[in-house]
Amino acid sequence: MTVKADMISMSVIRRLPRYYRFLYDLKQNGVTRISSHELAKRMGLTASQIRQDLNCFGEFGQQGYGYSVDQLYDALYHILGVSTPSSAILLGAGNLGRALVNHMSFENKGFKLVGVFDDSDALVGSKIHDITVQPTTLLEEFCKTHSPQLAILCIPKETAPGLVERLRQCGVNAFWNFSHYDIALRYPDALVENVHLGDSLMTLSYRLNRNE
Amino acid sequence: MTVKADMISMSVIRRLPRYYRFLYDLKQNGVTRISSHELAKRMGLTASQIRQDLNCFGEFGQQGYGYSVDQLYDALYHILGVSTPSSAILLGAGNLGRALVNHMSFENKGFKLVGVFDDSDALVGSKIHDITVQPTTLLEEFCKTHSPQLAILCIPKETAPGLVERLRQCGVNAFWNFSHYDIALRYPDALVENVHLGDSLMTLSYRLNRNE
DNA sequence: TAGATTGTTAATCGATTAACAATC
DNA sequence: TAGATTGTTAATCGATTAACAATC
Repeated sequence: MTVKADMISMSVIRRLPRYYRFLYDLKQNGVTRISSHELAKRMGLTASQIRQDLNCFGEFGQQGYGYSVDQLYDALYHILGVSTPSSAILLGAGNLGRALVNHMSFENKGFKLVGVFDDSDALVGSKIHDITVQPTTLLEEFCKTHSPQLAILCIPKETAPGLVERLRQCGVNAFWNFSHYDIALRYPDALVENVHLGDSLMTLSYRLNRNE
Repeated sequence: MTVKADMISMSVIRRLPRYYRFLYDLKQNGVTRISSHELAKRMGLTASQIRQDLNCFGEFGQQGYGYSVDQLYDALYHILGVSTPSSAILLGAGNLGRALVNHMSFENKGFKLVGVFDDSDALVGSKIHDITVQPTTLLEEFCKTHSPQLAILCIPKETAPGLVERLRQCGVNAFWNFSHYDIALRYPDALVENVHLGDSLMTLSYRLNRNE
């Protein structure tokens, strides 16, 4: 893959997985080529935006023809890093943590889950998706051996600051953060993706109330 | 609360729950007044943005003093609709659906969960958070009685189109959508909040690979 | 070839930041 | 009162859309 610009805006990056999903569906439906105009219609975007977005990463289309679905899908597969999985660990194996692991395929998203940590006696020793839950005391030891690149944080806000500091010491720099602890404020260089489910739900509450 | 503009941009709306959380923390810590400058420092925003955002909804500050934490928190409590809960139903009581219900407080986010639906024999009849799981065949009957305002979709993509159409027929217009079915494309007037956990994770895969 | 569609530059639109008079 | 900080207008920045020459 050819990358043209060094700095791609988050607005563009956030659209990539959706392109990837739509192209997968097109492939499944036997569509082999598609124009930016047709893809735009199907995705509810403008053709301009699609061409601008894709051209951040290379020239995938052909004048007069459009884009090869297979080729574009494959390009995104590499761009999104699905072809080179990073290792991830889960911190906190409560309801949410377990649901995440059971619910989705990490492999298809560029990650491999290699460890699960929790301090609850009820959970330590149990298996989640073939991985045995370990006590958090073993975190440093585990990281020395496995060097995980991502930490998935499904822990309470209070536990987070101490744990994130330990993870940083272990060389973990990327966080999929479901807690309300604001990692980016304390570690500006960390790669952080916050998932604030409560905030997301509240925007619906706002809009429901505002609409009436 | 005084609303100045009719149309508030989603950029602003998405910041409101975070303001609400930070103000809650300030309250807990006994802080009674705060300037836009100080709040900006704590949240990693600019003071300008905070004042612009808040002024979409009214004039909550006082020149020379700043904002009363209590008063501003209370304003957001009303603006976000926490004071007037809407009723919600959960469709799909699998791993993710159950985790959501057990993990978070709907009441604190402006909703009350009134029904849970699933078609799995193993789940129908079981209780989730004091609510008995019903088969989806009872959806229409239930909606006639309870008129839920929000549907939480924790169902596979394939099941979604039929179910969303039925929900619309039942008068449900707001969706907290964890499925990959694109509701907004088919129903442009619906209130939709998508939570695409896989997409969110993939942005981290992209950034991890790009960073090296 | 002619029609279609790209890649890319220019124009527009919207969101963020800066500046400052008003005022507590 | 003087200092601080707001609400708001103006300036800037970034993202989206439109336009079009290049070309398959």
